Parts: sequence; C-alpha cells; structure tokens
Amino acid sequence: MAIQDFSQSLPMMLYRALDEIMPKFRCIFNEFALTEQQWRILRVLWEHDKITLGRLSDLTLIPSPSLVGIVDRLIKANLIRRERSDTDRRMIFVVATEEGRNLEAKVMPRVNEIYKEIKEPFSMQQWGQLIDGLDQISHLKKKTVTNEHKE
Amino acid sequence: MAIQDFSQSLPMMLYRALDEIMPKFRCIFNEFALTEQQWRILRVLWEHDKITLGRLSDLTLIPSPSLVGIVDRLIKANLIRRERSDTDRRMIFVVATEEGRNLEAKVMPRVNEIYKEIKEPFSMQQWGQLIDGLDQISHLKKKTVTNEHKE
DNA sequence: TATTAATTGTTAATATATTAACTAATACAA
DNA sequence: TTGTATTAGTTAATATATTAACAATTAATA
Repeated sequence: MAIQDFSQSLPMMLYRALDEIMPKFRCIFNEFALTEQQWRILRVLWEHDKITLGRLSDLTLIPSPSLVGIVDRLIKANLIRRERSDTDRRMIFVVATEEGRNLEAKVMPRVNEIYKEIKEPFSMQQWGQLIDGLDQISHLKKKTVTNEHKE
Repeated sequence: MAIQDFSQSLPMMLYRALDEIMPKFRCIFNEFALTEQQWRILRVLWEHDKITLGRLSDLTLIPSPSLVGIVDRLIKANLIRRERSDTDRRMIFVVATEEGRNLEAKVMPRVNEIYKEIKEPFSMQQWGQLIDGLDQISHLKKKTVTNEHKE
C-alpha cells in the first residue's frame, strides 16, 4: 500500500469536504456582513461571556497573528470589544457587545438549517463514526521516541 | 438536539483534523523550499504530464485566482512551465520541468512516512469508514459529473 | 534584588483565499 | 456574417494564514 491517488489522500478528502460545506455557510455569513472567521469568534463568544485572546485562538483555530486584525474589524463593526485584564496586564479579554449578542438569534437558525441539511443523509451511526474518526485524527499523539531531531 | 457545542461541529472537527496533520507535512515541504500549495501542484503534475490550469485548480482545490501567483512562483523556481494550447488558445497547460519531476523521488518517501504514521493507529475498517464519510460529505450535491477528459 | 526565563500579545513579510470584475478566445444562434 | 453567450484565465481589493521576530508583562531563580 505504497503511494495512493492524491485525490483520495486524507488531507485532500478533508479539504474537499470543507470546500463542499463551507460555501453554504459563508453564504449566510455574508448576508450579515460577516466573514467566516468573524463568525467563528462571535460563535465562541455566544458560549463564553469573556475570553482571553489566547483561548479564543484555541477555540476558533484562528492563529494569533490573524486574530489581531479580525478582532480589530469586529470592534470597528461594534460587535465585540477588548478588555485588558486587571490581574495580569498581559492578557486581553474579548467580549461581545449588545449588538454582537443580538446576532445570535438571527444567524444561528439559518446556520442550523444548513447543518441539518448536511447531516440528514447520514445515519446516526455513520455520522458518529465520521465524528469519531475526525476526533481520533485531531488527537494523534506521537508515541515514538524523540531521540533525534533534525535541524 | 438542536444546537450543539461549536467545537464538536463538523466544520470545526474538519479544521481541527487538518490543523493536526498538515503541520507535519508542511515541515517536510519547507525543507524543500515548497509551500503546501506549491507541493499540491507538483503532486498533481507527477500524476499528469500535462494539465490545464482549470483542471489543475479542480484537482488541487486551489482557486483559480490563487493559482496564477502560485504557478508564477513555481516557474520562477524553475519547477514547472506554462504552455499555451495550440488548438484552443484560451487554454494554458502546465508541465513539470526536469527539476520539478526530480523532486518526487526526494519528497514522496518523506511524505509517505508521515502519512503512514497518521494512518497507523486506525484499523482498516475505521479508516475506511472515515474516508467513506468524508467522501459522502464532499458529494452532497452533484453538479455536472463525469466530465473526465484525460490527456 | 537583579537576572533570566516564560507567557501574552503584537508587528512584519510573504503567500494564499475570497469575491467580483475583466480580457481574450471560442462557440453558437439569428 | 454579425451579435451574443460561454469558456479559460487574469487582475484587483480585501481578508486571512504562515512564519519569524519582537515588546511588554509576569514568573522563576540565583
């Protein structure tokens, strides 16, 4: 089982899956003048009242350097705000504004509708296997010894 | 079961899986001064002697506007070249240079090694279910299919 | 206490993604 | 043949990803 077809490789399968489903969602985001990344941040803030930039980066999978500009634009749109921590002045919290929180009720139903549409053709077992497989991929741990490291 | 945890949503699971595995591959690409997208193009050219930009975009999942610059840089690196079609002067073929073809033997073994490492903890059945699930996601909607014209 | 190390966030440079508009060449219909 | 639509590729504007370097703050340590 040496070299397989590139198109059937796991990375390309993952990318292709995203290429299939994300445009459906982005279509909705754009209706609300949101980019996908902006929506991810709001989506997290709807579950967390107050969150540091570091943790926001972890939960949204948006790299920190990108986060800076995206947060800037969300602030400019009056959907979130920054709040420097009093206890540790390195940390910066991000909070949704009233306007930002209000978006949830408008966007989520639309998003859930698409999500349901995607999930529908799958049996519950099929879906579970897919999620489990993805979960296993994203928790790969290297058990090999790190004796030598190149440079 | 309406709104689930954002982190467990299919898009975030897909993104997280990619975030886990792609850095391992990019690490190798960078050793050969290749970006991930540049590698995708070469990877396809190793399977197709001659391919149009349009089809290259389909196979690499790189959007056409991005392809322009990426191809430019690969040409500057002397790894590929453009070739305008004689029969239809709209079409542009892309071909790997000698140097570009030679990269395959150097890069592929390293890539296959990582790929094997990722695949290893999975049973054959588990892996199959994962791939099948992803395949089903990426075929939710079928447009014009079987437009396969090879060279 | 002074030094050093680690953490948090930012800036910078380059590459790529997204969307729309655009050019050139071809196909097609009146 | 002329006009129109379609196709293949490009350009443009903005947003984001990647990698490295950096500044400010805090923690750790001699």
